[in-house]
Amino acid sequence: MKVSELSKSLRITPDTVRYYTRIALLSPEKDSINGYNYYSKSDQHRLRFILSARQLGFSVKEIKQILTEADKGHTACPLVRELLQKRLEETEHEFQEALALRNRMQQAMQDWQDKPDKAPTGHMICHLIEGFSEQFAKES
Amino acid sequence: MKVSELSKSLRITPDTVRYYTRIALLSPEKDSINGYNYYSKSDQHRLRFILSARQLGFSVKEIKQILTEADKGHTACPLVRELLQKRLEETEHEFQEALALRNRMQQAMQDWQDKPDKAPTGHMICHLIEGFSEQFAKES
DNA sequence: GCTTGACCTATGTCTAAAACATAGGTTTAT
DNA sequence: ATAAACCTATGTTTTAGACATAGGTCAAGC
Repeated sequence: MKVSELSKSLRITPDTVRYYTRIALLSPEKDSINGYNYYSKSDQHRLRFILSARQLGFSVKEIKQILTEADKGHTACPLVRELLQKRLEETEHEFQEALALRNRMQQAMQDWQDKPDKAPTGHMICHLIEGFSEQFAKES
Repeated sequence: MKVSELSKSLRITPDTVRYYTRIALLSPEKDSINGYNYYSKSDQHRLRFILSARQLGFSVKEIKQILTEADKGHTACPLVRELLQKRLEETEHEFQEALALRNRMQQAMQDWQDKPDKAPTGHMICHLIEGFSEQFAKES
């Protein structure tokens, strides 16, 4: 299977397949005549695995670790559990940040509805932002 | 005020101040003898503005636009409103993604509690990930 | 047989927002 | 005088690809 076929079959771009190939997550057979990469069923399965792991928040580097372990014939499960736990903590944190940011933004949107536009002065660049941030500082 | 003083006063790293200086968001006076950068009260105020805008999710590039507008003496408010609206939509999207990812991860954590570790086989790299992703595909 | 379009390759660059490293100059205190 | 603590500019690193470049290849139609 050539790169486009493979990428179409999993709904990703050829660039992604090439990227994974470049960093040796995939090792297609290389035609010695024309240099084309041919991906086997097994490569396809491996790529599907990579995409599943990405969906669970694993970084490409972590996936590389996991695949390296599995390639040695060892179980990757303990590593996978450990990585997921660590990742989940980080994701929880990022999620909380995203939530807080969204709330700040929404509140700013509302607060600004009744406020006029103003030209900058020596001690004010944009009163919307500066006003919001003052008020926000008081609240928190 | 030298870089360390300024950075300490706003609880950021000197590197951040240097970065903003490098990209010309800040324009301290430069001592022609020793090359040191001296930041005025006005620079401090400007930096505080930058940090407030960052808190509201604006990118450094957007902040540059805003400051450029204000530096010309024009009101930056319409631009700020427009940028916030656009950003909020993006942030809302990212928030939803973060939420969904967190939920997927949490569910995986739970599902895996009762599952054993397994060695890889020809058609299975890590049954935890592959099992979860199969199940997930059915659900959605 | 030749051209054209659609494919393929490898390689390098770009993105964000700093953090970190490097090599060197300066200031301050002892 | 020297050492600690500062300062400078510049380049590199991080992520996960996307995009660009320059070039080779393959299939179809003429």
